Amino acid sequence: MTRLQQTLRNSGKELLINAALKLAAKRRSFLALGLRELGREAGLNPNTFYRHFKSLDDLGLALIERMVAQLRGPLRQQRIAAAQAVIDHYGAENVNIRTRSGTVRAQRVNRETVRLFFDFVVQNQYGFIIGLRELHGASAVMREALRKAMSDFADDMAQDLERFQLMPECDSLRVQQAAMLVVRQMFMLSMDYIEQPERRPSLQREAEDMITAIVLGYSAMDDQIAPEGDDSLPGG
Amino acid sequence: MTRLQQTLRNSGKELLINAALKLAAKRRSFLALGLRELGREAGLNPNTFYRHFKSLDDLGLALIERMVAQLRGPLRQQRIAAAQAVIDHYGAENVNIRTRSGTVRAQRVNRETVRLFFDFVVQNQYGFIIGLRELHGASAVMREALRKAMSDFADDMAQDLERFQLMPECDSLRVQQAAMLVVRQMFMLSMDYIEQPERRPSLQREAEDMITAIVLGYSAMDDQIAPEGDDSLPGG
DNA sequence: CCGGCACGTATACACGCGTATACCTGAAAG
DNA sequence: CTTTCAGGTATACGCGTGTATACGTGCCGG
Repeated sequence: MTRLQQTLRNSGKELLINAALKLAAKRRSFLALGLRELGREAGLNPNTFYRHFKSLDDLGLALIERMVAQLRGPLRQQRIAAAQAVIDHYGAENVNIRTRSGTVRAQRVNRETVRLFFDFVVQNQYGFIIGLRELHGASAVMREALRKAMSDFADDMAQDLERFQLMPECDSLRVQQAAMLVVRQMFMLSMDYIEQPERRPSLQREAEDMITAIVLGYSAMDDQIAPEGDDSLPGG
Repeated sequence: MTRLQQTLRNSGKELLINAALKLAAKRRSFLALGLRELGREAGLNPNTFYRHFKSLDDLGLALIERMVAQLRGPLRQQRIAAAQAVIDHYGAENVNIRTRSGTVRAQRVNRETVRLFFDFVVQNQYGFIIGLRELHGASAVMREALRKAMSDFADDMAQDLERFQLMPECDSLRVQQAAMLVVRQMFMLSMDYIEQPERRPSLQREAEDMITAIVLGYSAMDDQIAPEGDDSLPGG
């Protein structure tokens, strides 16, 4: 096998990453992966691992970066495209999610983004199983990387929420909180989506509704209570 | 040491559970715990494990049941007591969370329940670290048990939301969804609460707001969109 | 053409592991 | 008083592990 062919498809690095994907998803924690086990699955000598990675954490980081690189861009493009399509069709008035039309518009956009996300999930099942596991796993390095990744996704969403003015009454902290909540929940739902194929259609709808409810909820709240601890009971 | 004393405080079973708590929280996955490692930590012979548990899953279940038994009752009592106190003080009108006074009342109740929950979290840090880890871990048995536990907490909350009529416009499915969302999110937040002591006051507030926002959001949503896919855009 | 080097291999060692088997002890039941 | 048995111990075996050391091989810059 020539060097070029190796680089293109079967590089040892790629083989090891794929082996780790397969093994870590089915077995225990990432850090508990055996180098020999890994080498076996990859069809390589155990020691070859060290030619490519310094540690299991190192491999884990590569895995996360690879998935974020694949998902982040397209997800955002999809959201912006869907939002733009809705605006092009119905005009830019009443986009505030607290108006009836704003809610329906949001639902439309959600449908597209949720679909794209879940499609990606089923095509990267192992990655999501591992990601969710390691989000609270033993490897501090992977935990941190995954938090960062989720935070990035949330930043994207928050930016778009502000750009398209869905939550005009809220300051950016609230928008950020809402986005973070959505992202976290979508990641958790991805596990259900993988494990329970028969519930997928209803999960799709539940996810759409959840996003709308969260944005709506945070949006409405700041209207009703003061941003810092207000102890008066205006209605009672 | 007599048999009675053993049963009361230092029973081998208890020693093993505590050892598992300490080790599984710091190390890798629960299933990756070594029986020897465990025996060492508990000050017992490795084989003694089998006198009490059939498998690591078995031990894990014992752990979960123990925590649920400690938390579920008090948490619910606290919520009901706080809700009752608010009603006693301000009357039972305008409890709907979509009214201004309803929101403020909800915030008051949230403050108490969130505080109780987080107090329990800091007093059972190991348990929560393990629980969160195993929620997406390799042990199907523990995953299932943890899901069931969260679902039970959500059921409690949903029942109370209905009893106190905070979401009168919503059908029970929606109430259940909102409660589940809250519970899941509270569990995730517990990790932050443990790991970042300096953020605890702000996490307390964020959690209160999150609960209010979610209940409010789901409550408001059903008013704005039809329960099944409505494709019309009334406002646009 | 040749030296370095990236990638992969082979062998070996010491260690911790799960578990099987047998044994001890003290409480309680008859 | 004797039997039973749950709880705890001791020893031993075979295995998979991480890693250290040394070796092979084909690509590429000089």
